Amino acid sequence: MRIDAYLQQSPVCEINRAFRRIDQDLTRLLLPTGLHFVEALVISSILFEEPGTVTPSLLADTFATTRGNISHCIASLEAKGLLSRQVDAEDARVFHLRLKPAGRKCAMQVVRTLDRLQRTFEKRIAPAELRGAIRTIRAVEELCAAGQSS
Amino acid sequence: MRIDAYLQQSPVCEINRAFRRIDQDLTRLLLPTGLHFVEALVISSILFEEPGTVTPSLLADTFATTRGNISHCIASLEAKGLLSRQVDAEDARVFHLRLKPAGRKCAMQVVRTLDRLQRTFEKRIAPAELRGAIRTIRAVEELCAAGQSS
DNA sequence: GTAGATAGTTTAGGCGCTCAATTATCTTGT
DNA sequence: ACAAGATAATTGAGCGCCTAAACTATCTAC
Repeated sequence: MRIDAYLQQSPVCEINRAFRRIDQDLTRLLLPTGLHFVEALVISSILFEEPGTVTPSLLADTFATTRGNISHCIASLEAKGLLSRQVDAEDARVFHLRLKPAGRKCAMQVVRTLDRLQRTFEKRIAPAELRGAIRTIRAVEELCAAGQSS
Repeated sequence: MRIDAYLQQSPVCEINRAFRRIDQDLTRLLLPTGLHFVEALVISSILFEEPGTVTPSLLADTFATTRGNISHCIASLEAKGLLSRQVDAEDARVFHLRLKPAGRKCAMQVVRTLDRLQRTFEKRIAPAELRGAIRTIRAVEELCAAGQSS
């Protein structure tokens, strides 16, 4: 059997391969913003939130990663002068993240880039089809996670 | 806007997040085989091919990666005693990869693991739906790649 | 007030990737 | 026939994101 045939019969292989390529392409697409992919997600998330409501823990939950990773990411964004920390008035363990002007500008560039990409999707792929595919992939994700316990 | 809402409206974010989680789950699922994910793909690909027809370049093309990565991967598999190299009779630059007995056993374990996972998919997701989703994700992949040039 | 939970940081290490330099071999043009 | 270029594979440095665990600081509850 050809390797290609083997790949096509195995959904996880196909999905993994597609995602690795998408990841690489997104990284290249975001190069002009000077941000890595996760940094871009973080900073544009803050842009969309009510100012002063975003905490590292919230970001870690949202992006299904650890506080450790988010901590590195925030440190990098802070070193670039894109955001600032602000200690919570009620709980001194908690930080709120705020975009600096440069950070807001950068986040808007990220959003524009992602929106432009999404518009090219919409030209070629019916929105319902894309939503359905994402829903299916989410189901796959859940089944993979469930497969851990068995 | 809530971060969750922002994520749900952005397909690339959703896809990326799902991919990362699937990747982590697969890595854990393959832990008993003693192989990393790409190693598992490589070794099970060789299992499905006609013996003595698989070259590093073919693998690199199939998995959309570079010969460099495949080279590291093969070196690791060889160090584990799972496969052997055989110089091509007609072109001394080319190696053919052959599974050793331990490698065949290991590859079969990988295939069984992936098949078991796939069977849980089939129980919950209609095959046509899964195929359709993968086709859509491939379209997304191609649009991302095309977006590089513009 | 002490014990435990929680928010966040830090460190060590791993995988898969890119990119570039290198060696060996084949192929092509003159 | 021989030099020049293409190709197969290896190697090494470095990066992004990840895990896992140890750590500090703060809050909460008995």
